[in-house]
Parts: sequence; structure tokens; C-alpha cells
Amino acid sequence: MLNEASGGWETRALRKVDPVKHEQKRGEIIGAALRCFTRDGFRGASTTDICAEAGISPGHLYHYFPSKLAIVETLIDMGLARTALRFEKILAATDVIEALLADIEETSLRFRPAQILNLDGLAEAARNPEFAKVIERHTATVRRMWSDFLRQAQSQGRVDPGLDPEATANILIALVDGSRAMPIRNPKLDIKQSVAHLRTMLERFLSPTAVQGTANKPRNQASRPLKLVRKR
Amino acid sequence: MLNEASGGWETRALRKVDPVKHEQKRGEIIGAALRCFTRDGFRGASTTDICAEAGISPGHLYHYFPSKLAIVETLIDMGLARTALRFEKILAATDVIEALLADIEETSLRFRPAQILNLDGLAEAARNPEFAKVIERHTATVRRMWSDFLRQAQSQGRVDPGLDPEATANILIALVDGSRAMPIRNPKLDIKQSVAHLRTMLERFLSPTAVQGTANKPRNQASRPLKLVRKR
DNA sequence: TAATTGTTAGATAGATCACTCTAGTAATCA
DNA sequence: TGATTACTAGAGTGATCTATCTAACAATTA
Repeated sequence: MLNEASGGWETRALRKVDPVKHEQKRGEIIGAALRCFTRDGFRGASTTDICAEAGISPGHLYHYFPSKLAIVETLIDMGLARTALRFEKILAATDVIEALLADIEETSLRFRPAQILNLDGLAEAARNPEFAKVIERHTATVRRMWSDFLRQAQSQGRVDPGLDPEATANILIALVDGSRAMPIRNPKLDIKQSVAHLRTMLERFLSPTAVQGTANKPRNQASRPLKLVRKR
Repeated sequence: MLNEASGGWETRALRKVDPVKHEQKRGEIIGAALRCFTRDGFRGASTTDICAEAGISPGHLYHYFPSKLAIVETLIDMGLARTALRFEKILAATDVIEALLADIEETSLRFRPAQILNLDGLAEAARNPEFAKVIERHTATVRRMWSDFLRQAQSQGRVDPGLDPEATANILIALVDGSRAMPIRNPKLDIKQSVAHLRTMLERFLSPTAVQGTANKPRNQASRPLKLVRKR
């Protein structure tokens, strides 16, 4: 309504939105959405499901989020941020390999329902070019973190200098991805044993290889002698 | 219509279904469904999409398949059979490691759209207990193939006898899974370099370790000395 | 040829989806 | 207190999904 005295819009009784309560409510909805998406997938869970899980009406939902896609994107952003934080903590540890193994044991080898969304995210990225860019950027960040660490460890003689840091980082990332599938493929997985073997593999892979390939004891082995992968 | 003379159903002019043409038509529909599911996922692709892709009507589709789920299941069965065949061929090769790497290079590290369905399958298995059993059984078969090979290679001194065959098989399977995500996470992936590093990792991991851990040259290394994972 | 059945099309039913609209209620401030 | 606006509910809309139904056409055999 026009206020003729001021010549502009009447601005009395402006009610401000409480940002704390607003964010809290958004958080509740996000939590409900996470449970629904974990249970049924991004496409399988409907806005009706999310409303039921959050105990609200559709109108209420759309008061806080403009669309279902916006909810998904918020959730993805949170997930990627959490993952980046995880790797940051791993790389800040005293023994990085042990920290990585502890993380794999905790979040990948044990069946964590919310981890399913990573599989959904990868599948979605393979289809949606826009979303692929987000994943690629995120992966590039994590890869950079790993390769920086590897370079440093190489200069300290703790990692084989013959390994390319970027390529090695890719493999470590793939290892985390692959570990995520293990408890799905085998729910009776012996986690401790898996971690132990992963440790063996990583230590043998990454350790400086002054001796390897020039063993002073002849090997009873069919495959060709071990070769280092040389940096260009 | 009842035939009163014979006392049973009239059975004149019985037209037999041609099993060859029938199977061929089913194959065409399956092919169209594969393209649609690859493009949009099991939930994202509709029966209408499949009909359009196959150039048929809905009535026609449901003449050959009782439901959309039946199409999905057929496709999954074919995919699992193909995967089992792949591993069979790998394990029959002269140099198994090289055959595995060639397979990873060909079907996982290169971006193959149809491979996306493996991710969908894993995600689905994590949600649908019935489908999970299919995946678990299939994985168990592949794991058995690997562990049998590993045991044989151990007895021939070509693989470290300190490794548990089942646990090692799990890791190899996870490696294939993880490799599938690499080209999605990084489309500019240097495939040759990735294969080379995977080769290095596998050779160092699997090779008999008579020398490892008892290096005659002191190591400038922070982590604990290498330990073999002992079989119980 | 006539009867029978396989093959195919296409309209459409019934359910569900993401989302909107209207409206009632509660909180805030002049 | 009264005006204004945030918060919330719930019916409802158009689109779309899986699946069905009717019926035309084609192939096969008595």
C-alpha cells in the first residue's frame, strides 16, 4: 500500500527473519532429506517423503527450499566439504598412512548408509556434465592435497621418488572409492584383515625401493623383474 | 471354445512362436533399454523412453517383458555374466597381472558409458536386500576365482605366501571398482601412467618378499618396518 | 480358405511426482 | 494495539510414470 505522506511504500512493522531459527529449520529439513535420499536415492525419494520424514507440509518445505534440486545441491556441497575436511585431517596426522587406513576402516569398510550417496554422486556425475564439473573440481583439490604431501614425503626420503605424485594420488583416491564398495559386495568382510592387507599394499607400494628389483637373492618368480615407474 | 466331439478344447491351427525371432526381438529391446538406462539410470529412464529408443509401442514392450523390473533384472544378469566371463579370461591368461591391467585399462580407466550401470548396481544393492544377495553371490564367485588363483601362485612361489588369498582377492576386486571411478573423477586421466603405477603397486604388493623388511641398507623412513600379514 | 494365435499400435487408466495457491496463525514493531 | 510479514498447513494442478486394454494386422496350420 502506498503511503502518501512519505511518497513511498509503507514500512511500518517490518518483521525481521531470525537467521538462527531459519538455518536451524533448514538443517532439520536437510537431515530428513539425507535420511530419505540415503534410503531411496535422489530420484527415488520424493518431496512427499521428505515432508513426511521432517513432519512438515509441502508448502512448508518450499518455504525453505526453492526446489528439490536445491536440497540435493545443498546436501552435495555439505558432503564434499566434509570429505575435504576428512582428507585434510588425514594429511595433518603424524603417520599419514595410518590415518588414511583408520579413516577407510571407519567410514568405508564399515557399512555406513550415508556413504551410499557417494556412489549416487559418482553415477550422477557420469551423466550430468554440470555436476561432473563439481566432482572434478573437488577431486582435483583432494588430489592436489595428496600430491603435495607425496612430494614432500619424497623429498624426505619416506616415499619412493620414482613414483609420480599425481598418478599416485589418483590411485589413493581410487583406493578409497573401491573400499567403499567392499562392505556392499561382502557384508561379512573381515575389516581388520582388510585394513592389514591395505597397509601392506600401501607400504610396499610407497616405500623407497632401494633394494627392490635388485634382490641379492634369486627369485622363483615368473613375472618380469620389478621396474620403477620413472618420473619424466 | 469347447469341441463337443473331442470333449476338450479345439486345438486346430495352433500357431507356434518362433523362439529365434522372439529372442532377437527381446535382444533389441534389451539393447534399447541398456542405452536408456546408461543415459538416465534405472529410475531416470521411463518405459516410454525405452519404447521410443526401440521404436515400438508400450503394448509391444509389455508383450515381451512383464514389467520394467524384469527388463532391469535381465540386464543385470547379462552384466554380471559378462563380468564373470571377463575375470575368467583374465585368470586364464599367461600373465594374469598384465591381463588384469589390460582389462582395467580397456573397460575401467577409459570412460565407457555402460560401466556407469555398475555404480548404479552397487548403489541399488546397498538399498535393496534382495538385489544385494545377487551381488554378494556374484562377488563371492569372482573372489573364489581370484583366491584359487592366488593360492596356486603362492604354491608356485610367484605370490607372497604371507598374504591371505581371500583378503587379497577382496582388494583386487576393490581396485577394479575404484578404477571405474577414476575417469569420472578426472576425465583428463593419463591412462598409460595410471596403468603403469597400478602395475608397480600390484607387483610390489604381491611379489614374494624374501628381501622386504630385512633390507640390508638402513631406510630413512618414519613408518615402522614392513611387516608381512600372516596367515592364520 | 478359415480359424487361430502371435505381433503390434495406441489410447488411456490410475498412481505418483514436483510444485503452487490460498489461507490461517504467530511473531514483530510502530 | 494494529499493521505487517514470517511461518505453516493442506488441497489441488498439470505432468509423467508404469501398466492395461482393445483392437487391427500378420503368420501359421487344419
